[in-house]
Amino acid sequence: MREKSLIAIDRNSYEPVYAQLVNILRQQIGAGVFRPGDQLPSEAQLCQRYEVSPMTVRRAINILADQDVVITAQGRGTFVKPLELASAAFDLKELQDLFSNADTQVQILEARIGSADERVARKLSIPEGSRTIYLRRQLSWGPQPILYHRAHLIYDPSRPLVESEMEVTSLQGLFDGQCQTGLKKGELTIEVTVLTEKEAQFLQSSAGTPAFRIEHLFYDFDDQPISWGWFICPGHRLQFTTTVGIPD
Amino acid sequence: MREKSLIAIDRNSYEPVYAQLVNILRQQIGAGVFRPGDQLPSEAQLCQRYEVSPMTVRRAINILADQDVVITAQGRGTFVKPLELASAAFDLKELQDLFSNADTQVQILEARIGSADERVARKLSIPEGSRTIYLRRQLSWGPQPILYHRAHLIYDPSRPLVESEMEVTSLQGLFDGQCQTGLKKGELTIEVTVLTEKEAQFLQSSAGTPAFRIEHLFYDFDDQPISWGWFICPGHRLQFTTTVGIPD
DNA sequence: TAGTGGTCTAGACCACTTA
DNA sequence: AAGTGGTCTAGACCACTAG
Repeated sequence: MREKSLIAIDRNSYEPVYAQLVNILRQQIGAGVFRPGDQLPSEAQLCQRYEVSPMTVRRAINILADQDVVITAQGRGTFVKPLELASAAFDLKELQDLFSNADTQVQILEARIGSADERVARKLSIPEGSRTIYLRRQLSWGPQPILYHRAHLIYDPSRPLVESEMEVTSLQGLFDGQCQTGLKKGELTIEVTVLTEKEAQFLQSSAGTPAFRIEHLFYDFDDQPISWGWFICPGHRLQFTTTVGIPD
Repeated sequence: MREKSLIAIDRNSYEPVYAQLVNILRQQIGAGVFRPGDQLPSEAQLCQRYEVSPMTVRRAINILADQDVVITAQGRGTFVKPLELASAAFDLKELQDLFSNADTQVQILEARIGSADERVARKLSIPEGSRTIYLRRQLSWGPQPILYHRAHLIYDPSRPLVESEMEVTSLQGLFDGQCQTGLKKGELTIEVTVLTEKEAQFLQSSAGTPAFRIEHLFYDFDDQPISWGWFICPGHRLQFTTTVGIPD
């Protein structure tokens, strides 16, 4: 009996069987053997053809489904998913790369205790006039400032988090998750804006320059807002890229 | 023998066992029972405590690991992952919502055959002077234009894709994956810019307004670039949001 | 050496779709 | 009724880490 394909699972490979199967199917879809909308062989057929157990086939297909490469429909089959622009996702790894660069340094421009105005009080769910810490930081690449950060933190001496947030290094820790442990979740928004006069001054740029504005609101494990602020980064220093569909 | 927790798996629930276990562990992590950096009970312990098989525990933990909630280390254990800003990802669902809205309509402003200049030829990997289709479209919400799209397509009568790309509806199909089937992958970039005079005119806005610029380059299944273009959207009409850490 | 996660099996039973 | 994917079992063996 002839196999349809010469490709087979290498039982001696360091690459797990399920991963090999993911790659085989991915490659076939990428090569156009299976086109968007086409039905993949059933799990039982894949078990036979590649001589693996149902659970292993299952695992491979689940991974492809997670990656939006295929879509499964109970009782009908597994189908190749067409490229979907809306599923494109941009992450902040590009920003993290700035921090891991040896030439970048974080600098605190201002750190003072103040009281919450109406806007800050609303964002942090605290009474107006409560004590807060106002923080301004700047991230530079050599002599060139590239990121400007402002944040309002709840001032509560009983919470050690505040101290650690003020550490110069904590800004990096926020990105790579190395330092802090007191944050439960954060809500992020990315917007476009143009630099104000003041922002332009700090970033050694000119007012009216287009820039990303990344707003953040962090919560602790009691679901209390604890830190509200935003990053400003001129657009010509930053862009986010991603791929959608079947990458090589 | 006393159980540490009263929470148990409901075998009669419509919710699968592995999903229940994901939620239980998620909830405990969110409530601070396990803090970032803490080690989770071992898989064997979880099997005992919740009376499920190893594979089911495994599945639940894999899901949490996929979601960046925990991190597993062979030979050491499973640990709660601290919040990591860099893992935040913004998707284009907000844009898709524009299309699914009944009040939005797509309008072709221009569609003509031209020849590729140096820049277009380079992007599409074709000889300078090759025939291309230049397309300008506009997406409006009622009387209000909100998105301006320009694209250069390779003109090749033997490829039916071109026709379908010109369909008014295909712009929506691009986002939700309903229409097209000939695209293998797309490379996307998101940048900030300010509206030019001409763009401002089409978008009934003023020059200098900050805007998102989403550039796209699509490839067919022969890995040939097939379409290069970009969307312009004034910033005050669009923002991208996401959550990082343990959402509620 | 003991404990951990990582992989894999060879089925079972169920829910769903289509004819 | 036949075929599909969805869930789950009760182990097995392996690779890795730590004391």
